[in-house]
Amino acid sequence: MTQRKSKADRRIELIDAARRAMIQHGAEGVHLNQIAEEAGLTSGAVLYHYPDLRDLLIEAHHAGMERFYEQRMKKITGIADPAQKLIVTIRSGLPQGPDDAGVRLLCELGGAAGRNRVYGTLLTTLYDRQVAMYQTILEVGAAHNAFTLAQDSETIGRNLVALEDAYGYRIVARHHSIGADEAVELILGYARLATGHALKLTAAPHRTTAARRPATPRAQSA
Amino acid sequence: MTQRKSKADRRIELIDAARRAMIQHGAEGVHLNQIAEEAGLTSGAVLYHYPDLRDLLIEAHHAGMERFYEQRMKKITGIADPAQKLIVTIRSGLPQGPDDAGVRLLCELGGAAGRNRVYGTLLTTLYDRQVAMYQTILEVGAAHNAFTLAQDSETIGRNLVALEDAYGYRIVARHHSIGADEAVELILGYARLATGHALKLTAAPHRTTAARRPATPRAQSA
DNA sequence: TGGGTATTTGAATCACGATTCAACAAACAT
DNA sequence: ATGTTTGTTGAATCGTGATTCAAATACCCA
Repeated sequence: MTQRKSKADRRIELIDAARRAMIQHGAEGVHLNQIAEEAGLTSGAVLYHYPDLRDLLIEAHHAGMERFYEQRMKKITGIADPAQKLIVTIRSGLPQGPDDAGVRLLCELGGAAGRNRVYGTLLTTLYDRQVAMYQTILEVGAAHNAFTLAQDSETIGRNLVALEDAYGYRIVARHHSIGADEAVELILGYARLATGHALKLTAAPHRTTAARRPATPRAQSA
Repeated sequence: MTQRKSKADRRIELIDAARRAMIQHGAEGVHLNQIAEEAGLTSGAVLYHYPDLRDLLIEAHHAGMERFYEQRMKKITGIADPAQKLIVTIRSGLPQGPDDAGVRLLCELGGAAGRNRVYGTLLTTLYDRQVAMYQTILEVGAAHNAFTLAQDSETIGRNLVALEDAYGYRIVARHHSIGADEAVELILGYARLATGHALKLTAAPHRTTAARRPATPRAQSA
């Protein structure tokens, strides 16, 4: 038998398993057995911890968002220069590639958010938090005279997050000429106009091209 | 018995029924019976025309995109002034409200595009077409000295479509303070910087607020 | 008008995932 | 050690939607 775990530990594992399963099979198309398998358990055990599967899915989405947001924050804390901070923040909001787990999960949610209020709220909340994050960077930069904002920080923040989101979708959909690097450059194009700062890239980009490996062949569903 | 239709006619009806059903139940969560009911037929009849349901779904998505694109084109053809044309184009890319059918369907597709190559290609193609549409408007405007482009037209076009897409998601997810009007203003904020044109709104906006009716209560799925 | 054909129905069947639950076993307490 | 608690299994059952197909019927045409 699989090693027993405390209720709390197992629930955390299940949340993560659900997250992985949803990325593979879709936020709504995912099956109980797929989550169980991902967790190395049987379906009965999953039900023991989450009698209503929807609760698990919501928690998994919530956890995915927290993780996404925390990872971004971790990457930018400690950067003093506002311009560098802005550049790194933009990059951190984009997927590494078409298979980036964090962004994939968020994209899954987009469609469901139109039908399900809980998901809509979840996604909206994340959006607002990211806007606030950008606003802080922008205003600090303006206060330090690094940036000369051409619009109010809310407008710029909203547009920056919007651009990130949209290019995330493009990258996940494997656009042939827009990869993470290209998206960064496109978003920076706007950021330069909005901040009046040259926002020069210094560090080497994480990836160099949009072209990608042929990817692991995997059964398609719908 | 339901009135008989020619194969071609019935297929067109089914494509539209599938489109409606997907908007209600999700691009992937939709069931054969729901499509049949929407078409006023039984499941057997649907299978008679589309032995593989996936073919129908793909055609429905394709049709939805064509319709979306054609509607946009119809709205802007005949507008001579580049600035007005740009403004109307931006508005036409946004949903009327959270229940806008065309955009809802596109949003449904976003998540699936990460898992399904066909859907990814479909969505990518639409994106590129829209970018090209904007590029034309921008370049004509620049040729007429109406616009002074701050970036190359491809960058501006890509960013404009990206912004539209992203605000479409926000509106569909019922963001409390971003409705179609607010989204237009946000996107115009960027467009003004990029074109050097004031892009003043003349016609009354279609809707006046982001606040919406409480909406028809409907059973939630996932 | 009547025969032929294409479309649709509806019931039967199949397939698969969710749900239940008694039995079992790992950890824990004493 | 032994008993108790708690997490897990696995088989049985249930429910739902997909699939099949013979029968019924609407439409077409000679």
